[in-house]
Amino acid sequence: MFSKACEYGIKAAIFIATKSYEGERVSPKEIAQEIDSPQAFTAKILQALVKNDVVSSVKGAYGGFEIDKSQISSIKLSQIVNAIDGDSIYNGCGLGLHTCDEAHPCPVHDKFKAIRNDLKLMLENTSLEELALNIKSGVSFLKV
Amino acid sequence: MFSKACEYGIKAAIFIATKSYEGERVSPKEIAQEIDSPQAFTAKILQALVKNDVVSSVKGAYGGFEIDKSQISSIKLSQIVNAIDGDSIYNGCGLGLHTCDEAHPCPVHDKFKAIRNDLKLMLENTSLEELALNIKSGVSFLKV
DNA sequence: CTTATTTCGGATAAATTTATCCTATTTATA
DNA sequence: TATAAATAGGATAAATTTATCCGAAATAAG
Repeated sequence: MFSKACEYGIKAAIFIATKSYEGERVSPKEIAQEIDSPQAFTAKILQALVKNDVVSSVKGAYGGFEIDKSQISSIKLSQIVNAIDGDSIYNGCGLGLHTCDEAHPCPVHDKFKAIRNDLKLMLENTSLEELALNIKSGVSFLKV
Repeated sequence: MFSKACEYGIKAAIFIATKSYEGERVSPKEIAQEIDSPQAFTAKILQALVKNDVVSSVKGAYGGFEIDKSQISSIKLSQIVNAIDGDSIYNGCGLGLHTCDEAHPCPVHDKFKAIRNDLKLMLENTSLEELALNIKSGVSFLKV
């Protein structure tokens, strides 16, 4: 469904959010441990999230990654996915046709339309806040 | 969503079905032309479909690939996807956790559950027949 | 039986994704 | 200002997916 990079990116953003609630910045090392991902690769993905204004970074001593507490509720899953995988998951053709629309549909166009729209709505309506709060309360998990 | 191999496999199966209705066998070359795919790679994917009893092949002169006319209606999209990509699309965890279930859910487990189940049902309820008939009638397209 | 045709299957190559390593740059603090 | 700590980013490597090539095996027809 998502690329490995995107999976890591989503989990990293959630973890950073949980720590940001407590006013703490985190390092790629700590993130990688908490989400069970390769550290250097995760650091690369964090750069993409920084460029796309999902997380912010502070260089130098006592630096690290954080998310403005007041923004956690307005960041949507779709922003994270878009920053890493683009919008092909819900905008591209299910069978890879270059043009696939009502006028020139691929064989599964109609069948996929509803599912992909549901996926899109879900990503756009799911906030980083609810995902982070569920981690903090122990309702869901970032690894194993 | 699907791998390239799976996209080619689905389109190939549909094209073979349309030709099988007319009692014609087709070659990898013709298939690749009709679905706009690399020929040798498509041939490899056809082998997987043969092994999984989605299509049957006849070696030697006047051979080619075909699908028993009487079976086209009972072949489901899920069989084709399963033969090539396995069941990870709707059975694996959306964030790549090794174990992800009600007792130990990933952060998006509940959000994904409905969507992935819809996808599963759609694949299991869509027959090769309806896809092939839509191609034959010009309602949908295999390339461009 | 020979030949032409066709799928099968192994070896290999190219492209992309995933992952690692190392240096440069930035910054807080002593 | 010097130092230590941290992200940024380029170069490279490993793994996987995508794609190509070629000979072997099978088969219909002459």
